[in-house]
Amino acid sequence: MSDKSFYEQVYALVRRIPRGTVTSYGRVAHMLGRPNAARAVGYALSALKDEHADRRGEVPWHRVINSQGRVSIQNREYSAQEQARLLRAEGVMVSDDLRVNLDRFLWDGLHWVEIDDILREK
DNA sequence: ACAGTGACAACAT
DNA sequence: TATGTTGCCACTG
Repeated sequence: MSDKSFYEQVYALVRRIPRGTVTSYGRVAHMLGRPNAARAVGYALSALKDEHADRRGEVPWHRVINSQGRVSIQNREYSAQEQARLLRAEGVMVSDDLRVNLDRFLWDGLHWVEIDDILREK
């Protein structure tokens, strides 16, 4: 299948999320063929602020929120506001209580053909 | 090998 | 809506 690490797969997929749209950790996990790895997706993205900080600029991590349509960096006020700021900057409406209307901004996602591509090449 | 850790999610109250 | 609980997972000492 793939020799690409889960982190790499997550980053590759997140890079495909169109500007002005959002998706959830669970959807990302599902698209990667791991319907129950939502938590691990969040873990992978959190790594962007330390060991994988070098990739932070190329991965639109702010476009991934929780399944309830809410920016979920609750315990880190700074990051939560930063994420909301980045989203608003590209047209995504984020309420004061950090919520996004998924009916309007949810990304459709990719089809299996494209996913297959992501799981392999760099 | 193994227990601990989170930017999750579904479900019950 | 707002908690709490429980199941899950990749990754880390």
